[in-house]
Amino acid sequence: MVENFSEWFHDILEEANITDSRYPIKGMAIWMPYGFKIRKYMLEKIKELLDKDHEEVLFPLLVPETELAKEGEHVKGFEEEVYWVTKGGKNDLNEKLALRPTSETAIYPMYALWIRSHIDLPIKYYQVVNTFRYETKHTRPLIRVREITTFKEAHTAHATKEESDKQIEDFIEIYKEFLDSFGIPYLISKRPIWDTFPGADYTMAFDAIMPDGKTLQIGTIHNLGQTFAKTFDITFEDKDGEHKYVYQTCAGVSDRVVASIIGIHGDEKGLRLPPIVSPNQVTIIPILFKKGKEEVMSKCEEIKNDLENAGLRVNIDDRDIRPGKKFYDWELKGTPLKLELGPRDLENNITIAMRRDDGEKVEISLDDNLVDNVKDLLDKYNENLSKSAWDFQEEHVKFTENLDEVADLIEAGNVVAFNWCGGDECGKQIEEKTGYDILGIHDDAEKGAKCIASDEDAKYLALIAKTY
RNA sequence: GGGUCCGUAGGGUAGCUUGGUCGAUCCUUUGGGCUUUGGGAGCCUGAGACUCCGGUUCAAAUCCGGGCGGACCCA
Repeated sequence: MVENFSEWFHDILEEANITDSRYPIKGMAIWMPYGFKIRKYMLEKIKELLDKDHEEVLFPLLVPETELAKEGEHVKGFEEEVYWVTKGGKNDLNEKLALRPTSETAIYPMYALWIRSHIDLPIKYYQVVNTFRYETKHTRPLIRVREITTFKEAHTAHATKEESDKQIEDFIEIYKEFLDSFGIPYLISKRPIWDTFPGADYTMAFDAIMPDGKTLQIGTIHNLGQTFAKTFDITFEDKDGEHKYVYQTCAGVSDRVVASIIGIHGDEKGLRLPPIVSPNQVTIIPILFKKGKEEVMSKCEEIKNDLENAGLRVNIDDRDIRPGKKFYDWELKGTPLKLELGPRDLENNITIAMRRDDGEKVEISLDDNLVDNVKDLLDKYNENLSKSAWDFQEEHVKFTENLDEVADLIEAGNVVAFNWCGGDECGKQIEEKTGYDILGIHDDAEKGAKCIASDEDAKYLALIAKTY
């Protein structure tokens, strides 16, 4: 494990050409080419999953103050961190315009116009946009930013409560598949009432445990009930001719998914990227001497073509530097598989493959099975990456029945599971006493279990942790 | 929300306490050349910095105030 995660994370972002945080505005950074590619492949995956029954749209960045202010709870949740546009050139605007902190209040007035009949439902739109939040706590690249550059937000409206509840389940399945594709482990919980999305009935969240033991919220799903429907007057005429309010949900993931991929899989040598998001899945490193240069290079090209024809992303590092330097570079950048090819290998008709996860070198014959062998190694690499990440999570969720033990367990880098009665007052007290945040309800409690803090019977198995 | 600390080439640093010797140290990075190439090579020769604004002073990287940026702690 990485010793000082915070420092490691900060350094790797720049060393591996992910982001540059030196842009002179706090909490805003540049996506550099290598990081941008990782982000692109991450987005392709979520879009692929959503496009099965959602449609992508794009709303304007600016939200009029009157709309943003309509939903009381919602405004309260965001008013401290909204950026405002107040001028057009030298003139004051007659209405302040907010840079969206999230898009409910931009989208729902339009839903009110679009939805007339039950035939229009359900409506399932999503967009990928940047959102702005004036974070007052210290910012951290990709994790706590003032411009969330990659915010995938889905917004659905349904005729019945049952349908909207089903939609929550669907989102959970989609996010599971999404995160599974990167081998990112997650803890799913229902957020406590005081940590519910402003305006929502309840919030389901995906948290990942980072190497330092802090949890990172990487996905949220909100059941909005009819709150926003009533505020924005989103009604439809049902089969029976009655006008009814819709039931709504929304769900988001962001840049933080990239942060979790980097943080969770990385090691002291650098990144270890899941093949699905790795800009290069195979990197070929030619070992060149003056003699036999052309032969080696042309064989490398040939291998590259074969692998590319099989759908893999491949690069050849033909820089005029020593091979050792290239090995270190690509280990830093987390390319899953390196293929080393020199004159000696050419004679033996082999290439030496090295996996980024365990560093093991194996000889692969340069025959017709090359492509299959490479794919096989990538699959094994992918499985191992995922498995060790899930093992890490399992080892770092500790159950206790002793409230006094909670803080120590968390300090030692764990997330703590505990039995809880579910009472608000009780929950607040647990947070106060331990100094940490209840993530939420993870599961039902076992029969006969007692709440860790009150005398009540426990209803739930809940999670508490140090959070980002 | 309250507090502590920090800001010197692209990155990491020395110098700051006690202002002058700074024409600013070292490592890394980087341009050119030679030589090398199976795990970060070597040599030669170049390039590159005192966060910004104001103040004190004969003199500011160094002292003072503020802005911007960053790290951490507490609630």
